[in-house]
Amino acid sequence: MNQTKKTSGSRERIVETAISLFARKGFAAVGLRELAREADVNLAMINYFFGSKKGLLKEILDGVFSGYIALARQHLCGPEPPEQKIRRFIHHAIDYFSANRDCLIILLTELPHEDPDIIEYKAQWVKKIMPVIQDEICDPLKQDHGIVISPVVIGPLMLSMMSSRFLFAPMIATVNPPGLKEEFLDRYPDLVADIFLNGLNGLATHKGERT
Amino acid sequence: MNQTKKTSGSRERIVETAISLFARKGFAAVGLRELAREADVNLAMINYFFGSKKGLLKEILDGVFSGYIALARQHLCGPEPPEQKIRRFIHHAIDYFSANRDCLIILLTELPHEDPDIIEYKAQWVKKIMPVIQDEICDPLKQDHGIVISPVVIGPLMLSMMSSRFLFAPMIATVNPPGLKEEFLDRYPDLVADIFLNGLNGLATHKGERT
Amino acid sequence: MNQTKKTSGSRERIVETAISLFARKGFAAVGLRELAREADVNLAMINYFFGSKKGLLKEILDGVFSGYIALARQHLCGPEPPEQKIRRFIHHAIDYFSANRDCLIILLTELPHEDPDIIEYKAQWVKKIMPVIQDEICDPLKQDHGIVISPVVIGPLMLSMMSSRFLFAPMIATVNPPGLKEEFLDRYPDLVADIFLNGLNGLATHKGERT
Amino acid sequence: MNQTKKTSGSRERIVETAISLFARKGFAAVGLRELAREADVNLAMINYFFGSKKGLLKEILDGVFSGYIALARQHLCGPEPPEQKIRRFIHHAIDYFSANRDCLIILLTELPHEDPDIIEYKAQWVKKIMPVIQDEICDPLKQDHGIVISPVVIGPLMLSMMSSRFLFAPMIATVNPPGLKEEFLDRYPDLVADIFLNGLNGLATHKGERT
DNA sequence: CATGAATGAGAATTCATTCAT
DNA sequence: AATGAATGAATTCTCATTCAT
Repeated sequence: MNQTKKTSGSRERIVETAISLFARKGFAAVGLRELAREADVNLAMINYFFGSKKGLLKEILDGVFSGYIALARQHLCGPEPPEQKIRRFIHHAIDYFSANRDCLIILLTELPHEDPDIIEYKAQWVKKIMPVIQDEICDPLKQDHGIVISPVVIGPLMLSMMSSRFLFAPMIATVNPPGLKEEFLDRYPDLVADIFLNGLNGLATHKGERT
Repeated sequence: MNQTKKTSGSRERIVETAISLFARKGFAAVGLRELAREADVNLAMINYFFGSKKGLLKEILDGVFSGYIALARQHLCGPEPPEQKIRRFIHHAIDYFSANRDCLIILLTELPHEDPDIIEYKAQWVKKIMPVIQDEICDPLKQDHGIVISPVVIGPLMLSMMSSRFLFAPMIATVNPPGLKEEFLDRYPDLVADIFLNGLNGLATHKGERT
Repeated sequence: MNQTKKTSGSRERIVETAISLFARKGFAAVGLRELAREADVNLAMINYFFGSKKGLLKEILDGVFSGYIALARQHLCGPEPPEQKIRRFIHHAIDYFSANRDCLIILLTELPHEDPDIIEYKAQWVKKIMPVIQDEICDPLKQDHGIVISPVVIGPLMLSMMSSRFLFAPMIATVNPPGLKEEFLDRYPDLVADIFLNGLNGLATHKGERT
Repeated sequence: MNQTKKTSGSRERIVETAISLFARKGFAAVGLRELAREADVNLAMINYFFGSKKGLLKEILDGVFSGYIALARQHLCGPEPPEQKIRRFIHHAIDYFSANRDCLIILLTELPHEDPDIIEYKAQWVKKIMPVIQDEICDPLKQDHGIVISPVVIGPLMLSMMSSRFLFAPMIATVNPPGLKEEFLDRYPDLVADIFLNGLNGLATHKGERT
């Protein structure tokens, strides 16, 4: 049946449109009317499928979170030397964010808000990521270089570094000739990886000097 | 007159309350009624003083932006060696963000949104910061180490690194024992400065190796 | 087949749940979604079985009305002296309301509302009750004591007196020690019958005094 | 200014229209849109004045309750013999209900519903009425005639008897020639008072016969 | 019988803003 | 400078109902 195309696609269309709108205007600034119109869906379907506007947000956040964790588990765990794993993870994570930059922006801009409904939900995901960072980054860092650093510091720092491009993208676009942008885009994952890894190495080297 | 106490403080009280609320719930999620109630101010005063809700946001953003630029001009410009200036700037900037973390969160979470009224306003500030970063960071980097990097890449990266602590603070609070937090807080500015500077140095050292 | 258990009970479960919910929250305040959930029934089944929400209400009202009329015909008609028949009817009616207090509450709270769909439906039942009251109460009252009173006055008055306990039950529950309640419950039918019958007798006795 | 007529009358017009609509269709069945339209008032004014739809209901109920209690305190208390006071109270109460029959219907139809917001609110009023009934009706009944009866029984019973006319009015209207109605209307207060008082007297007289 | 999807209208409430006082 | 009333549009969400499967 050809009606299936439009009919059964409703749920997906809502999610896709929501991701785009939430990223561009912010979750709270997007009305369900606008969302329904853009997604070409009846207004009531949003609540029908997701229960509430926040339910839709949670489903979107679920996607980014689980994708990010999957990458961390896939590339950060394993027998290779930590430096190599971290570099590979940064490359794949930035690729992932490039492909899902709207989701990343939603994640980053909704993270700091203290919505009681969402705040404990976000904590669940943090608790899943932290052990991986502890085991694969912090512990080797301590054993190999004697550097003691908490995963709740290094985790956000990594994510911040990787996402800085995307977080500031709309502002960069207003100030920069678009041609130059592409050139740096290719070098960006290596740049982040270099600075992060060299930075950690430097920490080890100069460790005693400043204490 | 003793009414002056309450009266003349209205404007300030609105701004302070707005900063707190916008940071905790997001600009769009805060209603002017709620704001007026918390600030103990008549609803109509907000539009009277700031013209509109967005006018209030702009005034708040003005504060952070100008403070950040002032710090950049104060500590990044001068005759000292770049590394020393950057380290000092990072320290002062993080101190500044610690004292104004709510403003920083508002800045970071509203930055990515494509509100046409705000987007060109934000561009003004970016255009003011970029030359400083170009002159004091990118140019020396090119002259001393032959590293070519755009200020629109390094500027956001620095800001991201410095603010990662604050951006993720609500999530960290849910997962971390609060005692440990203070210990890292003192080391945080040095950690960021070390990683950033060592990272850039490493860029120079290993430059040829990966080309 | 064991599915029959759940399946074939649907209709009854809807009615029972509806009676409970309508009584506790009021007909208009109950949503079909809530009803379907509580009855563990698919939402569409309600309209399937009863045509509409009002159809369900009518079926419920049918139950109470017909039960009440049956009692009136059974206990009010007959060769015994009127006083004895009325007393017996009051006892049985109050017993009936005790066993179906939710239905009674629905009846009493929906009665006064001027819903055009329901109003003529209710009139049908009134027209069935009135002749019984006319013949068995009003006519004897006139013949025996010379008291002229309309069934549309005495009918509602009887029903009001018998149902006062149930109509005010939720309020009484909030104010009264529950222990005392049971004691009066047993005496309640006699109390109502006594007051009503003695009241009518008194009417006859003092008839001339106050004219 | 002649605009004052419409402007400053908004609040009153809302209340009056609400009383009429709530009585005719039931509180939950009336939408604020409809109410605003009929009252010729902006939709938002209802929430502006009363906070919520329930706030409006509470204000209406406040009116009936306080009026009823005032009558009870005025006519039930005093040095006259109980029978005389009760008869006078019944007359005035029925007059009051005649003049505010819509309010009475709202009261009676919303009373039995277990809305958690309203239920404790209603309890407050019950607690105010009960002592009056206890002191002025139940206590004399016990002292003079040895009849023990709880105010939570006699209070609702009185109210039920007095309001039966109004509760069933829409149904009576459908079945009765309207001409006859007026004739009984005049006799109604005396009828209720007679039945109630003679009923109580009868209780005392025949007390021992049925125990 | 039973169900999940879908719908348009309407629910109550809140929005930012204006304006006369 | 400050306020209370007022507004029209928008908010999120639920409504009873229909229908293809």
